Amino acid sequence: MNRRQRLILAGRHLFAAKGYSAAGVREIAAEAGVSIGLIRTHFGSKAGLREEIDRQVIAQIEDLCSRASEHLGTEALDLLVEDAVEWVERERDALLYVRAALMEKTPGSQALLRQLLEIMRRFVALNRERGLLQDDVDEEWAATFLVIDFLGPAVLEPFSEEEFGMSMYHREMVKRRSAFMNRVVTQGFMKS
Amino acid sequence: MNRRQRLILAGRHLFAAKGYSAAGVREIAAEAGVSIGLIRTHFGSKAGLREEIDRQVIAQIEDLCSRASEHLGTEALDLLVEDAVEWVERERDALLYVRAALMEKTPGSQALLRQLLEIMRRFVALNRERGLLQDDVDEEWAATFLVIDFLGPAVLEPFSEEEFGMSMYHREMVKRRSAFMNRVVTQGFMKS
DNA sequence: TCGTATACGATACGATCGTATACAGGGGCA
DNA sequence: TGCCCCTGTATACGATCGTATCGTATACGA
Repeated sequence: MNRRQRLILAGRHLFAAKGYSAAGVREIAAEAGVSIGLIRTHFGSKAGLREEIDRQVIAQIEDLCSRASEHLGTEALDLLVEDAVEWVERERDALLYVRAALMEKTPGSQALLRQLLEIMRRFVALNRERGLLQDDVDEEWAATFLVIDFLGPAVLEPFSEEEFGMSMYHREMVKRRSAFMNRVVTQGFMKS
Repeated sequence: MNRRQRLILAGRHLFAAKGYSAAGVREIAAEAGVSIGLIRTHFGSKAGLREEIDRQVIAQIEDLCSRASEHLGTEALDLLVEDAVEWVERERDALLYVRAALMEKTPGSQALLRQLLEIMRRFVALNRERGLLQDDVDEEWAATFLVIDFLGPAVLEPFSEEEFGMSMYHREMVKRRSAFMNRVVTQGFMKS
């Protein structure tokens, strides 16, 4: 892997772990195994590095989004969910970067959130078209709900080990959680 | 208000708005209208100031929690929700501070999250005792779900104006949201 | 009224921040 | 071979960070 990409991955990791302000350029360069000057050479500045990271992460999510749109059959929904779960497992750093990026309002983080909303709006619309949506559902809030639900575990992840005894993305955790969420979206958990 | 408390409020506001690392002690002192030295005098250090803010915010949430426990009648649930909504409206800065605090793992932020979980566990247990819970509900995940749902709007708040045209805590937004959430917890929004 | 502790402000200090500059190797092309 | 751009490193620079120090004002008990 070339040094430019090494810098991007190191930056993504450190921004995700400590936040943009707390992660220094020297630390990033050290983790990437290159010298500080390269950040300026390739990205102009620390902010430029963040913008490039934003671009790559947004591209990943866009990819996730467009792949689901390609399959316009009955299996589109399952594919979308499957893709998303697989992506979270494979690119945990990217997800944790999204978490960190949303902590401060930048053009990049706004775009990230918009992408997520777009995916979820599409998901809700697909469900409606397939007749899987209940009547009179506030679709905009349904999409927002799904975004919150997608980001929630990432937000809690750093505390998960101490609070629940395991990672939010541990297999058992994912299983319990998806069982609960399946129940919630189809029938809720409280009597009316 | 004495200068010590002014520093606490200014710190809470700036930590919430820009994050702990990005908010400087000079900036905090300026917003409080005092000199930098006072932070050291009263709290020892910037980290000490954060700890004091954590203590105060945790105390607020504890207060919220214990007030609900006092009313052990049928109206306990409504009172808890009412109190929480009123608190969010009155102390928006505190809520946004919780949001920011959860971005980095410190003893204070861990305690904050634990408090929130405790409130929600109690809420779920109260519902069960009153027979309002459906059968075979995973109560631990229900509480976690409620925490995520409580924090979600705070996480999205900085982007809300641009994405939805108004604040997450605008009256109309709150109304639509609580209508949707009521529906979700009692019957979901998708057919099974 | 005096002594002392506390509250507070101004400023200095060392470290670290992000950025700028100077320079070294290494292919591609005339 | 000579020139040049590109990638890369090492180091210097100015700003700003959190913290420490010192001087002064104010309040309070003897």
